[in-house]
Amino acid sequence: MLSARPRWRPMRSTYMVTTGHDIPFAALPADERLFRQRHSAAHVLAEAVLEMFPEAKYAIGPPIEHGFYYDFDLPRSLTPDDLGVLEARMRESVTRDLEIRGEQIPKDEARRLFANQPYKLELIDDIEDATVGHFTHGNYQDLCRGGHTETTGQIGAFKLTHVAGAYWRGDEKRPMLQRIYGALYPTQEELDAYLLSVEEAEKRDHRRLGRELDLFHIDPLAPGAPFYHPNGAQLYNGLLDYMRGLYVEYGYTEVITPQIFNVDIFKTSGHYDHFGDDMFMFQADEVEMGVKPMNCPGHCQLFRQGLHSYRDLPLRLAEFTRLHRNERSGTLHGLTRVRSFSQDDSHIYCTPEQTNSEIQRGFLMTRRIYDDFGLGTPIIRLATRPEQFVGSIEDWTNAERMLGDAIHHAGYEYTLAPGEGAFYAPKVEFHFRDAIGRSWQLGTVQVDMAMAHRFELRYIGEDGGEHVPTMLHRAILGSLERFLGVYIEHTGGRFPLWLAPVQATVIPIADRHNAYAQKVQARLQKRGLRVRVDTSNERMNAKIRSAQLQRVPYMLVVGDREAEAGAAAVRTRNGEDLGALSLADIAKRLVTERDKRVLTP
RNA sequence: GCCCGUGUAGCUCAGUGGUAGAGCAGCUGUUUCGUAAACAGCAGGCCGAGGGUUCGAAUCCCCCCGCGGGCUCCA
Repeated sequence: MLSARPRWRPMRSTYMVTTGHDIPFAALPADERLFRQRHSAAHVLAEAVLEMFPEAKYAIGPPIEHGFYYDFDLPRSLTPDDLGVLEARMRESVTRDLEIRGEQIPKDEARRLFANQPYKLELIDDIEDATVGHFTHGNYQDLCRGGHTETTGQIGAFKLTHVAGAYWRGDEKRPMLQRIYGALYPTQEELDAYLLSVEEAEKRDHRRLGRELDLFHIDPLAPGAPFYHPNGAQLYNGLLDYMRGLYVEYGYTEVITPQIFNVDIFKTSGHYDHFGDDMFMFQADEVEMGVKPMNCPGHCQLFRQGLHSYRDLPLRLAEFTRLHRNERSGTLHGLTRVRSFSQDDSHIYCTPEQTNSEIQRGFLMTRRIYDDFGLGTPIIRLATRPEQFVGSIEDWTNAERMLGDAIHHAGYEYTLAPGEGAFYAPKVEFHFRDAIGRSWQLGTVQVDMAMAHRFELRYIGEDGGEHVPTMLHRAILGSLERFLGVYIEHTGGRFPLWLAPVQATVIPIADRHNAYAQKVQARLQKRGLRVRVDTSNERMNAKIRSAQLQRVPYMLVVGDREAEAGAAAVRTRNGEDLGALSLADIAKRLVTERDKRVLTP
């Protein structure tokens, strides 16, 4: 249920791409102009690279979100210095303002023109039309579908950002090429704003905040498996407490199943065949054992115990125990891509008649959770039957329709993700857009027609006969690790009070106020609030700064006046000064804010 | 896993063949202060691990390990 980080998405042209310039560049809509600028910039980059390495082989170079890239097969590795040289060369082409011309040519002619370019030849072979697009500017030529600016002078403001490896056609069995990425916007101001936003994003990187706020670390001795420090464990347990509260309300029941199984169970579930490469497996007493990568097999095995009446359904089993997947080392990334994690996982066993309302319930719960965390409206995708699937097409179509209807019934729109379902079930994916505009997948709901059959699950129906239950898989936060990582970045570490590891810091002005500060702390701790006292030998200003940097929601400053009055001067981390309030009022304010799960002080 | 980059004090980083450095954090002392950084002193390192070249290696080479950027986009 984990999904990768958002990638550099390709841009799509909304226009019929043409080799000519029927519509003047300036008359095109803004998004089409940007598409063409980025596309042409890729050509200008390739021109510069071919000039630097006449023997270079060039592959593909599309426009993407924020810019463009181009892939090359080069005689040596590129260095960051090369980027500066290439960029300067590109600017020459811009200054020369060369006309970009395109035409359709027969494939044979294209094969002749690109005789020394194996990647282009392969592309030509794969094109079904009789002719292919051929674009030129100056001495540069490229095989290209089109969608370009009229001249190289129109490509806008750009900057080459980095070099990365990329397999030819994304296939790890094929050659590794060098990909050069560039950022491009119509104006220098927009480019600068984008580059600045990248810097801003780095400041809220959860790996950085994880260290600064002392939340967690990932040790070289356990790659991909977080150590939660006290502050991080507080957050993690805060999520569990929250979900357990909802489970009471929504009729779930929590179970705990083993971490390690005889692999027979994964052969039954299909994970051994479909997921085995991602699992940790080992021998114990000559038996092959596997560490669970998901909870579904265990829950099915649990369901097999005893007989179930239709009266017991729906049975909503929830579990938070840890899961392990042997992700490839190169894909690990902070908390968002890990090998050891847990989910707010649940499997719901119900009758076919109950399926729709159970899906609805999942939507309601999702909505509630998104509201409580301030995640906005869920963005929904429906992922349908992949090429490799189990079960009947009829079941699949049914399940897909059921999910689509449920989404509409819940009042949401969705986009289709054809072929992206799991091998056993179509899935609804819940995404959210964070504070700086990035989209992340969190939870999913899946209607599974296969697993119950594989485990031969049965319940006794009203008719006295045996029936196979429908099985729903659902997680809303998804992986707790991933959720924490995303939420840290979304909030920039400014957690709502109910989640904040430290909810208030008491700041004595001079050390003669320490004793009173501790009284304030004790008073609030009695109300279940997490309060610290800063007794360090620092000036008040330094203590405030320190609490601010830790994103503590409330600072309670106490000096002579407050000690005298039985009060504290309240400052929020937003910099608001609420003046002196009585301890009773402060306790009331914080407890209310906690219980109502207010997002910000 | 693969390509490229990178690893020096808890953190951020200087140091490119000749005696390991700075700021912040830490510790100790002085100061007792009214809403985002008081002052002084002290301590802190197998320069990621292993091997090699060299009179001499943080620095050059090899090999591991970790970390970072990428690797489903189809001209």
